Amino acid sequence: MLSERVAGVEWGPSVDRSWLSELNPQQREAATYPDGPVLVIAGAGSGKTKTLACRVAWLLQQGVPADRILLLTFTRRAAAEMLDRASRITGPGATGRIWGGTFHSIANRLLRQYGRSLGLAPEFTVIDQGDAADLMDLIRTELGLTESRKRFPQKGTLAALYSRSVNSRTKVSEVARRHFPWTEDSLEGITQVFRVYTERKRRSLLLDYDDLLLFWRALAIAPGVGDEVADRFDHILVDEYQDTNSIQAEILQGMRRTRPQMMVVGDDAQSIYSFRAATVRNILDFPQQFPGAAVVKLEQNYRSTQPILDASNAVMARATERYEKNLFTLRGGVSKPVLTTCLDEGEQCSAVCDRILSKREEGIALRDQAILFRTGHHSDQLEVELSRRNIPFLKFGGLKFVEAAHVKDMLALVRLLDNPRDELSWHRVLQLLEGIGPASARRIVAQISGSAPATEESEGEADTVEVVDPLHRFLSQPPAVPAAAQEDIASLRAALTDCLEGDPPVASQIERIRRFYEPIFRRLYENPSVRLRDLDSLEQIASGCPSRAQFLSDLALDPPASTQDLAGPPLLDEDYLILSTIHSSKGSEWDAVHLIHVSDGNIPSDLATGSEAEIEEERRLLYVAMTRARDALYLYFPLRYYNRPRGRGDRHSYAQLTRFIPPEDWHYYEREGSHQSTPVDAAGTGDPKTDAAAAVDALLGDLWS
DNA sequence: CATTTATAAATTTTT
DNA sequence: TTTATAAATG
Repeated sequence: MLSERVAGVEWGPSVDRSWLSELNPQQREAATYPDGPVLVIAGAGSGKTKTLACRVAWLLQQGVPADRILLLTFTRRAAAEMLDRASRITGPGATGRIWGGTFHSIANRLLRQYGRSLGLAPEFTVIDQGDAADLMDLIRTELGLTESRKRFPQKGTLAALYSRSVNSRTKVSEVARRHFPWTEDSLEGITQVFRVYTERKRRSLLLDYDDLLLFWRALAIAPGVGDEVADRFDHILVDEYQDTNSIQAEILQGMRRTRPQMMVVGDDAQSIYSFRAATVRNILDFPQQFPGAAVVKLEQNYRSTQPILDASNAVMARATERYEKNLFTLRGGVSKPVLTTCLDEGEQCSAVCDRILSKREEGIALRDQAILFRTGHHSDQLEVELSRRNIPFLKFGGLKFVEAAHVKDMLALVRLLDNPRDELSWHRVLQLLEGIGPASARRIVAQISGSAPATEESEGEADTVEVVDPLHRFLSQPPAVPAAAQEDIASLRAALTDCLEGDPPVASQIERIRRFYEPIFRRLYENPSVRLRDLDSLEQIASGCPSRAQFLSDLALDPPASTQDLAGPPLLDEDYLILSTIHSSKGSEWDAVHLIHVSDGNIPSDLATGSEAEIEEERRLLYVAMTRARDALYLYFPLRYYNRPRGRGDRHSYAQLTRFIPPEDWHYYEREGSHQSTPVDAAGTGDPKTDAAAAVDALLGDLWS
């Protein structure tokens, strides 16, 4: 008899299940769990991706139709990787119709299809947090809040406050008090801005990231259509559950109100997104929120050597609150992680580069090594050094190309064609024209969007106030503009007309828009050559998109994650090093990991030491970084920081090793570098004067830090 | 009055 | 390198 019972499931003789034997018992239990709901607690390196990929393959082999499986991940890249692994088991093509992506991108997809039943027009435009901030800024000036004598919070702060309040479903005043205390004086103005902001979004057919979740939640709990949407999926799988927020948990509850088939996977020790209102409670409360839920724990680490795991576990052992878990590995290994003390950042740069090159000599390719850091700019100086030494690299996290002003300009132009009611884009585009600033832009927008007295009573159509769309009004009734702007506005109108007539392909619309934009671009920016490449990339991306709407949604929801910032010529098959923020490194692993700036003030970040909870999150961040390493882990720590950024000034301050690695834990590491004993008082730089000064300054620093 | 130009200041992590 | 505010210009 060839068929056999595996975790309660009958297997036919024709199905190849050899791949299942590669899983350990817990992984197999998770991958073949009959229905759900089930929570998988997956420690770092415990084969979480493999398990999820196997579950997908298993479901397909069970006969679940691909388009009835929903796989929610943290990034689109993660979804693609998982589906790729699944298709290696099931054969190519089988995973193609699976719904895979982030909560936000799936929301976008569902709302285009079902949004109408919620009163949401399907041609809405998705705006990112930067756009949201810009819109709030616009409203802030309109309301005259900039002229008040008290300083009003910056637009970025406003957007962060708003988003956190929405996602945690907490009152603005409460969020302000706890996380943005300096804004408390302006609360009245802030709530006013938020009120107008929501009105304006609706009127302009804009959805921000938070709206995508809120509307999906509304869709999932709606009486009629909610059933239809929930019934679309036989199985729902969620990765990185520790980094979801309460709205996302409610979405899942709505989506699973009649069916139990759901699996969520996460690790509370790797929760690092509470600034986005993610909450560990989702994991802890899962059994209550989804009655009858089973819990499976994956505790065997397949990634790291024992010494690396020991050091990482020591960091987490000092956490105030954690979910008990016994992570173990069968991988031996004798080399401890190395903790290198450097005199200053320059020495850190050369230490890292030297080590990377010597690892490469040992046979560890650049692509199997990574440099990780807390914030995007921590790698600035290192990037210069890498380029100087001709070490090619690819950087993840930090500034993205969609955030560059010239890219935003181009996108605003495209958006107008797609959604003429998008006031934010109108403002941006109009101010590109010579002689038009905020005031003229506002006047023109009012005129063409119909809120001006120009709106005749709209006869029959009682409930549609805007009969004529602003774009056509802009083209048919040219608004009065200052003399200086005449020429620019004429060329803008010509460009827009060309893009509308005959509905040409997306790429040629972009090309036409670029032809309009380039002269303005050259006038606006000093060194156009570097930025010009970005415009090329935009055209490149557009050429692969079937529609304008898709082009815009893709860029808003899944912006290119890395800078094209290769030190050498960007050859695809070339060996290159990975540079990444710790946040962006989530889910990845490398043979050798180099973690830089492991000092107090960087980890934990000075900006995150406000509350106990924030410090604990920084601790988990360090843990996540350390557990990315398979065979070798290097921590670097510069003693001295120059106060004046890249100035030649001598003023500097002294840092201490991160508080998460106290002296009692130093035995987990191999110590090396300029200072052999303690980071602050040792000799050995060959310059007694410097050392003495270092010791004195550090002593003083202790008194008031 | 609106816009442009000049000057000074600030800068987490991301869908 | 971007962004807020102040002074100068059209």
